[in-house]
Amino acid sequence: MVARIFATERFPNSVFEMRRDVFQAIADPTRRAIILLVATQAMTPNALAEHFDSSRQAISKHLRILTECELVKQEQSGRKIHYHFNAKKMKEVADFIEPFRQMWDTRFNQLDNLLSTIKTTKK
Amino acid sequence: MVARIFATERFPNSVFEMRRDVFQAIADPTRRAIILLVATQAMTPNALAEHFDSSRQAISKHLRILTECELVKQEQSGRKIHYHFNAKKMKEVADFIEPFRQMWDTRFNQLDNLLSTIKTTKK
DNA sequence: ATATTGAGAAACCAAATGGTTGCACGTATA
DNA sequence: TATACGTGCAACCATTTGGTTTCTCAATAT
Repeated sequence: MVARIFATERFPNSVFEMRRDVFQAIADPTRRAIILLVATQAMTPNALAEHFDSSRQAISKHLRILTECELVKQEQSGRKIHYHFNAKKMKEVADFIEPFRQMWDTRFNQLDNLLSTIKTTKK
Repeated sequence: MVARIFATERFPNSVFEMRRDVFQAIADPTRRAIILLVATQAMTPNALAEHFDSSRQAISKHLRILTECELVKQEQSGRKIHYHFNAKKMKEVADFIEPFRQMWDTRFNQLDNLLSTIKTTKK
């Protein structure tokens, strides 16, 4: 549905490369696990698949999605493809979350406590 | 499928309240918009629905998902229900992202530049 | 030169998703 | 008391998702 925006009747799919959303990409637990693995060390699809129950092709599909939203980049060497993590793209998620940080951050809670203590003392 | 873990044959759905995943919840752009609205000010479903094209019931379903994963909390007053944001749950996402922060943070890139400058100078 | 290997593409499938409309029900209001 | 309002739920539907199996193809190994 997000992809629909980029597709037209003449180019239903292939040309306007379906751009994925980072949020949609990290929604899947397998993909998050892949990200964690790849962030530590660039890996091939085969190597990655060994860490999961599902087939290599299934992992390949996850990698496609991660590549489309640029959370991961390919580096070809011979017939092998090493996937490595692209941290910059993760910043998009961080940017969304950042405004909420102060709402849960303990430092702010401590500030609240401090303020109420002052209040009480003054009273 | 994540929910499947919590469901059994005897209790296919209702009893084992389908616990949603925060990541899955923020995957949808409408839900992210709802979060942003609700974070500023607690709102009722009707009030929220005015900000979107889709029906009130559709928004209600989104609110159900957000409630199930505790990103949002209900506060009933008469026949109205005010939904307000629960920042703590968002921390789960922040915790996932945090390890990657240093990889995109410009301060670290600057450090990299500095280090390579030193290297060059020494040479 | 031939066999094997790494990897993506295609076709298919069951389940999940996001939307709709219609309905039920408790709470406010005339 | 009767009516309008605010909300959630159920049933339905089209599309998307995540998985599988089979196939192709280029790169390596024998």
